[in-house]
Amino acid sequence: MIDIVNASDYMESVRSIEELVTVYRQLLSNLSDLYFALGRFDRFQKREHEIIDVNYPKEWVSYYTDRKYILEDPTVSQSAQTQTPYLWQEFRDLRPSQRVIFSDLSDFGVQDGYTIPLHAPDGMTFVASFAFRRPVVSAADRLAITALTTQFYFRYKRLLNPPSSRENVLSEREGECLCWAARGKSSWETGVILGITENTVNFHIKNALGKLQSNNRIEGVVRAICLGLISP
Amino acid sequence: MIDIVNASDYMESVRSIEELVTVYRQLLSNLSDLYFALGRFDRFQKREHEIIDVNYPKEWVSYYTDRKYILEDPTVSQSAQTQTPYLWQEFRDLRPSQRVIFSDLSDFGVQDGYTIPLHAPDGMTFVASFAFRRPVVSAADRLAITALTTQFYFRYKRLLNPPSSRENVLSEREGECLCWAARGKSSWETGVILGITENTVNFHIKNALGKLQSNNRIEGVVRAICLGLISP
DNA sequence: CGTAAACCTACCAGATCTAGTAGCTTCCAA
DNA sequence: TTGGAAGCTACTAGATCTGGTAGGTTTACG
Repeated sequence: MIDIVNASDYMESVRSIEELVTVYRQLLSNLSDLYFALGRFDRFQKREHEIIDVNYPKEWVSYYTDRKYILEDPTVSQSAQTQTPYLWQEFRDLRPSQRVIFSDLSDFGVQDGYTIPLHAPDGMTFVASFAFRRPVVSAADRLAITALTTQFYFRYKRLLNPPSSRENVLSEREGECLCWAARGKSSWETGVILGITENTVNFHIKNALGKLQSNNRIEGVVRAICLGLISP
Repeated sequence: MIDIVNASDYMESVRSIEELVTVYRQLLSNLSDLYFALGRFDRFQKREHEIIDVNYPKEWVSYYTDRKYILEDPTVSQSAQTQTPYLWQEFRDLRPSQRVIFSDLSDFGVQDGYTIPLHAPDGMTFVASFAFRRPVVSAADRLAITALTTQFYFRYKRLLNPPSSRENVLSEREGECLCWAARGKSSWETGVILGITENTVNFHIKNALGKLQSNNRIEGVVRAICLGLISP
């Protein structure tokens, strides 16, 4: 069993992502018969996804890669939409091409799995998947993994985007106006919210669009979100 | 001290939000000298925010409400942008109107606080704030609270939106039109790309906006991206 | 002190989007 | 086979946004 509070404390103290991953891997090694895979997706970034750490057997990883299973894997596609952890046995209406993945996995001894998707407001989705080579997974193990993994996520996110590092290309007003636009407000509504005229809101948004090299506010809002300048 | 795994298991078993809140409140009562407030913000909903549970003294709650502190409270405004838990002592550059809240709080014995913001991809932000009436908060307590609260959040979210409820499926054309809009194309340009008239593009986008419950295409695009229905 | 840069405020004409309406096709179940 | 639901195509009037112009304030610097 893992002492979650101690483990979390240990993870809090690390200074780099590499170190964090090492600590996490070591903590999980206390649980037997467990494969894990940590990855992330950045909806608004050029580089669409990144694998953070995996302890699946090499054969499975290359098998998975060769067959391009990532394109069909329901733990990947589901995680974009699912907002809470789920067991793989909860999957319904899988396509045949998706069932194949699980039947292949069972050849590697995997009997069930658990996935934790975590969504950041800047468009990053963090996905942690756990495959169990045992018939029954105790609630205790599942909950320990969840606690450990959310703690990992919080630390990972802080290391990735230090709270201070944020060069504001946009001026305060520009950011505000764009932010309200992203939330569906018209210029007139934003004007009321900010206590300025509709015309002035239009002026600020126009300047923001110039800085973001965007042709209209839709593109500008999407780009500003990409760059982490505003969150919707 | 709280046994997190047992506590989480206990929370998993509840059948309603009321029950969940009761259990959570009871679990937290093991920690002394602690005030908490749980709330949520729904960026894309009509009803913009809801208080889930609070155990602050009645006097403070009415004081806070009367003075409309929620409009200035940095634990509220910060949580929209911060993606990981933070201690109140980390606040920098507070406005005088915000400092007042903390100095008022200290009259109630509060010495430091801790806030956990959790963001769901559907626009909900869940905020849990904890105010401590003691000078030093142990890392153990903080981490236990974090583990407990994320577990609460997962259960809360599942009870709120059962996994099955999802009919936000855009038709093929709707998805295409919205996607080109997200890339900065006007209706006319999209029409040329798809080989249909500008009018038809407008029609599809209008229907997509209806399905996404959005007032204009900016909000619709942001929302569709957040829901993983399109990618820019 | 003067002045330039970076903001913020405001207005307007022409382009674009929103919301309502309508005909046509496909598909499925009564 | 008939009726209805869902989707695609298209049009129009009124609301909103885009891009140009202009003056005022603050800050930093020679």
